[in-house]
Amino acid sequence: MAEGGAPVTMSDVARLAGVSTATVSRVVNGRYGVSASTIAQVRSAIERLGYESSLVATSLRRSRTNVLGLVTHSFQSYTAEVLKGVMEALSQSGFDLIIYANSDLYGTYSEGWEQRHLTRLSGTLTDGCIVVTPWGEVRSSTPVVVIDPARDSTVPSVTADNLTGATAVVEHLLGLGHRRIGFIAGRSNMAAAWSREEGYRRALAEAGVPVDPTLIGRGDFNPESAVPLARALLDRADRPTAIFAASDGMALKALEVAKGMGLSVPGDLSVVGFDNIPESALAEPGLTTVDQSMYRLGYEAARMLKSLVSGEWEGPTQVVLPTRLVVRGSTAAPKSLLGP
Amino acid sequence: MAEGGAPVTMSDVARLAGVSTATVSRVVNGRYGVSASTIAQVRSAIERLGYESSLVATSLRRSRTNVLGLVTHSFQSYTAEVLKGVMEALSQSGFDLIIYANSDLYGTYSEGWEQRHLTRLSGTLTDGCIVVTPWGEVRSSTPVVVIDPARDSTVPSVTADNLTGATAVVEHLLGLGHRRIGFIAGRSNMAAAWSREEGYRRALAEAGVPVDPTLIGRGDFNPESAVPLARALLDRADRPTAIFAASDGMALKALEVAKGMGLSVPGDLSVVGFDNIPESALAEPGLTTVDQSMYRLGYEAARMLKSLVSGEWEGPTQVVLPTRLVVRGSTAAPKSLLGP
DNA sequence: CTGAAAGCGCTTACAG
DNA sequence: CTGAAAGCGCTTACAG
Repeated sequence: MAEGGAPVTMSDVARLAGVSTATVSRVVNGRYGVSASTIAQVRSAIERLGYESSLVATSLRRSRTNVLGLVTHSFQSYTAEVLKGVMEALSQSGFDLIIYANSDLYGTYSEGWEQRHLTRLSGTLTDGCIVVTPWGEVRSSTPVVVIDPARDSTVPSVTADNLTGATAVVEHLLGLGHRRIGFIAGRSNMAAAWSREEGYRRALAEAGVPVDPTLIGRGDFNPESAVPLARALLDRADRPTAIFAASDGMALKALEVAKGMGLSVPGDLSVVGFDNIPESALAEPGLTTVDQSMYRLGYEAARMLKSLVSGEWEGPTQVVLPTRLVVRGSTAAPKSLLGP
Repeated sequence: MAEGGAPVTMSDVARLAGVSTATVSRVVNGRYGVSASTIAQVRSAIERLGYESSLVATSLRRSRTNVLGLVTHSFQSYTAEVLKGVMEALSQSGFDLIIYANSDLYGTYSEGWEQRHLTRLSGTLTDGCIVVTPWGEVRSSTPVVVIDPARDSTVPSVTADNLTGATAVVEHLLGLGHRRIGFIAGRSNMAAAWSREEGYRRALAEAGVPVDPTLIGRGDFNPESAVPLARALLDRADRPTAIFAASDGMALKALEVAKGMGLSVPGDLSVVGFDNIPESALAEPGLTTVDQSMYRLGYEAARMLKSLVSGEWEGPTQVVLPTRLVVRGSTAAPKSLLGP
């Protein structure tokens, strides 16, 4: 029962039913103009052979497939949350979803990857695609919605209000009394990374705290990239009293590094992330972060794509969703304030 | 830059380069026997037009695609964890992954769904497929590995040691002093559901505690299905002092129901789940459960499928992975034992 | 109501 | 070294 030789094709059905493939196709697709008795014959042949039309052949021939695509380069918690939102939005919509994940580049960033796969899918398989955190601008012959676009991207997109979120983080830290706040930046070609850094800078500037460029580390959103950066910041004699990382993944690594160096969090160091992935709540101490509801990013992106494909989208195609500061145990007033 | 009209095809490239599509195909696929100058011409045409071969057309023509498929009916935490494992196993393997999710049935169970989509993919798109928690037995013309197979399934599969896990749960509860333990079962056609119930029965039997059939509710793994069942169990005058649900999703709902009825957990009622999804650790109180490492299920399934497709798998094709009891705050000795 | 034929975008023998 | 032709599994005008 496991392996069944060659797949059953429409020709097999046609032969068994004694009709042409054109007729089988008509029956399969419920077209008018087939006699009741022929329908019955074809149906029984289909049943007998366990025939299902090939997704590939069908989509090559048809213009509309009712399949939407999602292209991603990795599959971490972030993507998982996004997907839940996407599926919820597509529920009962008549659109199925195909997710294409490139295993060769798993977890690493490779320029142009998303464009390549987007094109390979858009040709005929999908009616439209969602692209998650692409490296650069994307183009396609079918509608696309980008989640977390590149800087200066002009395609339809959904993104969180990163500027406000990052500002809130720094204000929170300033409010606790921190003045030397390290920052671990994300991949700079992403709009999200830029906005988070900009929020950091603006909040400091508005509080009259000068920005110390040596307190800024250049990460790339890959958690591992934060390790040497955090270590460098914490090795300094004048180490910061707080570190704000542009993603939870990086913040969690910074937290690990701090612990490894014998620093207590939040006693010796406050740590803040961005994203609010599930792991943040589980960390010890819980990670203060900014919730950007990846679920909603996915939900809204899918909703927009659905309308775009159907040609009925109204309103702006660059959506910005609100963010929310989530204070947990990883932030507190710096020790120096508490006296010797 | 967003919408680019019709997709660029191989003919477009051929025309621009002044060669036949056969030659373009040779260049694209790095076949021998093309002159250096022709290669250069074709490459430049490809570059100029931004050509990418169509996944669909290529896979229709070729027998081997180097794409593996994964078919799932929903996209909850369970699936997300499985996927992380799958991607890790496929990393650097040369196989890409296509996930097919049917949005119309999202979250609900529909018989035969997985078979239909498995067949539609296997025709030509994928070299093999992983099917997650299918409703029944599956068959395919290409290799398949099932995660959490149906009862009596004979196809290659990966599943957790549900029997041992469930036994450990009940022994844990018995050890705390519980004697009236309610059980909320899963979808009975799944081997996992059957084993978990069997573990419940055996552990009770071995401890000499008679199984009370009225203490067993028939759920289907869908969290919502647990709500009326938990309510019924807790509404009784002789309500159980503990409830063991066959999945975390259902256990979490039971926990909610108990709280809603004014019962304290674990004071008035102990609750145990199965799976150890991330949400279990976040519940208040933390949910005692059985860890079945969905990540490893995915990892092992992908590893097996990879070998199966390459024709180099050795050893058994029905893999059972160990489980581990995780005790958290939702279980304690029943009040009655503590005296009035 | 039904079938023969063309064609979706590719790849692969087969000639030359 | 290169191209014309057949064909992967379907669908869709076009005839009849």
